[in-house]
Amino acid sequence: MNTTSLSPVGLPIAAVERDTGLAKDTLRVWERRYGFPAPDRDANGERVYPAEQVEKLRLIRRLIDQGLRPARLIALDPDALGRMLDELRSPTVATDPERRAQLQALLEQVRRHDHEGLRGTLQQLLMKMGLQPFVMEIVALLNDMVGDAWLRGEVDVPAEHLYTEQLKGILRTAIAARSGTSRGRPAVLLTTFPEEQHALGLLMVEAMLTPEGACCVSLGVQTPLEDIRSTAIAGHYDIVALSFSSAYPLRHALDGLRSLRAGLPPQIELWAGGAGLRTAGRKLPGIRVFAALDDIPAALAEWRRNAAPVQP
Amino acid sequence: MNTTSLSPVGLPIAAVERDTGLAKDTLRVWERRYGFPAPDRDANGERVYPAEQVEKLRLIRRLIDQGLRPARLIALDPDALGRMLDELRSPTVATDPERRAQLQALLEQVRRHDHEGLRGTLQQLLMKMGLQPFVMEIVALLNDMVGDAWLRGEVDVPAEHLYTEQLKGILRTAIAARSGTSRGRPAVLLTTFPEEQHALGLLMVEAMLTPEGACCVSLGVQTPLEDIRSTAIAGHYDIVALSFSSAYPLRHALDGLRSLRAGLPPQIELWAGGAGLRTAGRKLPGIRVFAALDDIPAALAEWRRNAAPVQP
DNA sequence: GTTCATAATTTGTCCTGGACAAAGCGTTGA
DNA sequence: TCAACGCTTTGTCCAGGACAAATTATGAAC
Repeated sequence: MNTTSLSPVGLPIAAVERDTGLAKDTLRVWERRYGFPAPDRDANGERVYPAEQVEKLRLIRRLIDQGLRPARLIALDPDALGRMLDELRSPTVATDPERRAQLQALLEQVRRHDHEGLRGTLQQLLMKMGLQPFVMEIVALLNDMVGDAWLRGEVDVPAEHLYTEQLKGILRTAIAARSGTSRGRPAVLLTTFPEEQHALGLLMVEAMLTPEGACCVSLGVQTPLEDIRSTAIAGHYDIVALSFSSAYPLRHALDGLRSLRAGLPPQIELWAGGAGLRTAGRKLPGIRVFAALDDIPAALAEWRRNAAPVQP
Repeated sequence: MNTTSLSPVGLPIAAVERDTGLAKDTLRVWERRYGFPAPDRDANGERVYPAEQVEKLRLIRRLIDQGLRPARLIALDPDALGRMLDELRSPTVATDPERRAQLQALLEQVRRHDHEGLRGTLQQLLMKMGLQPFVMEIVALLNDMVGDAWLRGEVDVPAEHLYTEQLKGILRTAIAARSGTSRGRPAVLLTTFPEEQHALGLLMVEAMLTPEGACCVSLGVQTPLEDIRSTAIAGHYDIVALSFSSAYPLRHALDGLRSLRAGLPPQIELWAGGAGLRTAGRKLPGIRVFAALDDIPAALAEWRRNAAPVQP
């Protein structure tokens, strides 16, 4: 009988790697250097991580993603880590009290696994607001809220999955309904770099672009750099758009973007955005970095203004 | 300047792990034991894998997924491996010549990155055939063909991504259009085990169930076992349906399924299918194993026959 | 006081080579 | 046909060393 999955004694190192995103080597070297984590050992001498330690590792991981460094974090207790995260959290909370209430209600539905209610509410908001405002004012904020709630254990794995799936379904449907047989310009190639797993950001961008008449083609996540390059050139795309989640290492993003920029002909624009590029403002010549989804329509209009005289 | 991604000298071990799905430890131990792979070393003594070796590793990986073992494979040259795959390939090729031609045409569109044509053709076939036949007779076979073609290098990464994305979009839209406000029975919880990445199988199942009036809720991929259990119970689902791709280790699937069966109340049925369960026929008491998508409607009808007298 | 180069530290990933349990395979006996 | 047994194969884990890349601290020059 399988005991690893339905009993709460602890997790082997491979499972911790999966759950926290910290490599096995990193887990071992932290233990060696800092004394944490300090897993139990099974009869065979192999590490068995108690749930609390995995929890703390998750918090630490999140803080590292925010730019902090392990030595400062590893001695702190989970409460202190939690408080730290609260302070660091970007103030993306909605200002409008009505909107706040809507978002809170949605979060509550996520928490309760109320898939029907969630779907209904989202669908309704989408209808009322229109796709673009829906994405900017609901989805973007709700994403952050669910991420936060997940982190502090107020939302469990299935709830988070359910949320993602419902949203993907709704956005995809909405995009499909609006795309028609669009052959418009610009032609935009959407994807992410190889290490990036998060597909929602991509869908949100597509949802911003499609209603404006852009012709979006998404390759989904995890496309090798060289393949992005060759596809963009062979497909005669006007714009390549990349999305980076907050977990994406900034350095990789910058390197990759510069390298890609160098490999693309100048008439193909390179657009990049997402939480992973927060502080990456100016260092990227020839690349348009988006601080928020709101900037997309303006950028599109600008592209059209510039391109119109040249392109038939 | 980043040289790792746009120059073809070779890949570091982490990249090979990502590309082939073989763990770093496995790559090193193969080298130690079998003498293959035999990567070059950079100035720093670190492994640098030439592209051909990565290619061969991919072939080996695929054959291992089919049940073969490394010792038999590792000495063979890529051609021999390719032939082996041909022979092993399940004879899922369409018999009807017209269908064959359609599928070949689709594959050609995938190969050429012809997203518009691909989308159009798929959409058209979907309209003409209806969702369920479309899934059974087109998607299932095309999946295999694209997988095969990818393996032998006839289809590149972006093409495969493009195909997956287009298909996800089309299926999601079709499902959404057919689901309405369905509150029907049975209520089906769809998901995969934690190591499983492939979402298309899940969507195909959903596409088979939804038009029959079942109420499907998908958690997407990679849900921990315990979470599947608790969600199924708390949500009062009638059926839990799991999908396993061919890459999924059979043993894990069997263990997990048995464990889950033991953890679920008997009135919740457990359905499982996908290429990962090929030979798993009878060994699973209390679990319905599907050899093909075609069996789903019948199973559903059977469930309704049995459940009707008991459930209001 | 700001800018920039240089030194010190931190940190993640890689390395080697040993070990072992679980899975697979073949044999034997009922 | 099946179950029980031993032998072989195979993937994953471990320890502890090493090092380069990233970050921070230091100091010199403007």
